[in-house]
Amino acid sequence: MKERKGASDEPIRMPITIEEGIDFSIIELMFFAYRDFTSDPDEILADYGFGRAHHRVVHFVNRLPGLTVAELLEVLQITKQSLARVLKQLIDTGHIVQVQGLRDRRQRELYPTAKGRNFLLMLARPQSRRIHAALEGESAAGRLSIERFLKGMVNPELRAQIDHLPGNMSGKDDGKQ
Amino acid sequence: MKERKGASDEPIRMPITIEEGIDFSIIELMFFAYRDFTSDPDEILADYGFGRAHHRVVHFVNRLPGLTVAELLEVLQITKQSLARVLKQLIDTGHIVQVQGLRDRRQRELYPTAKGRNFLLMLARPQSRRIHAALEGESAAGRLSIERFLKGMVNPELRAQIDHLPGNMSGKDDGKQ
DNA sequence: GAATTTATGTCAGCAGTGTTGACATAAATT
DNA sequence: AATTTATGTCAACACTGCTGACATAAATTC
Repeated sequence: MKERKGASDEPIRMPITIEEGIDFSIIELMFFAYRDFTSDPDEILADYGFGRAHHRVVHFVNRLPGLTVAELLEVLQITKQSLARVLKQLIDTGHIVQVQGLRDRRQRELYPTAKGRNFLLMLARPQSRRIHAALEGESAAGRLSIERFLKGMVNPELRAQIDHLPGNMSGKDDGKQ
Repeated sequence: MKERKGASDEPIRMPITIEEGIDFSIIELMFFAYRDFTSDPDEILADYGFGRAHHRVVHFVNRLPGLTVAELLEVLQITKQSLARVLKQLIDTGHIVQVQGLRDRRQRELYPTAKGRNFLLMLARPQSRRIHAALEGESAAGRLSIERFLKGMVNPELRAQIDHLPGNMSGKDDGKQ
């Protein structure tokens, strides 16, 4: 009763690599890339007493001005309560304003103020610098591959949503020549 | 006193697009891609009472068996206490074992058990499927562009760390022909 | 050999962001 | 008039990050 212990709690000393054809490299690259990608705005946000959730709200309100609360929940895929906290803070601090809907007066259309627009630019600038650096030297074809990949990682049902965001050169997912 | 209100809390109705050359498209693609990329394992983890942090620990212990607690903290860039909670649970549930270091008996080398290895495979399988789908139809050059991009998003100081992970075809970051 | 440093573990408390369920109001729809 | 819809709010909880403090054992230094 030394080797045979019944339970298989023996340490495995071999690294896992391409077991079953799994892309561990890309899995961890996604982790590292996203972590560092969000680290720049996170630092700025912390100075303002905000978090990553505030960035997302400011981002989409600037991208889709006039969207309603329900639409924002749909894009972010979070619950009403999760949004309520951060949205309230952004309204109280004058980054976002609510405008009663014209057709439907129950709706609250969300718009950025000048302050909210500038805030998003401050947050997005370091991310954009990082992206430019990562794309430096890439050919047009390479850039297309990268965008196609990122879009391919998104759940198919939601890709249409992405195509409807402004300035997206959309519909280019089916680059099957 | 209608247009001039002093405070600039007027709603801005224009979407932000390529303002100052900022890549809002890629910024939001990163958000959507990462969110959906993590959603598959998150669901599985929830069934086991675990969270995303457990996945990360199981991942790197399988990738770098025998790494010490300090090394794991270095890779994950979190604090001891953040790790302690999840690591304890993974040890208690028999996914990971600690082995006292040979050279330095203060060190705890971390190894996956068979259970821990199988658990990682279960978590990684749907992610790998998603990655394969997103890479489908990509040329070898396109795949290189994608990996180069993800690596380029990581803070330069940490890229060396990535190269030392197993099965990485590393050092290929400087593809300057 | 004694003092210090290092690797790890643990306790207590806090913050940010996600969750659920319940309930309230006003406006639109039936 | 009754119901549904869009929004807001309250309470409570989970996960994962953080800080600061303190304890132990082993290695290192003086």
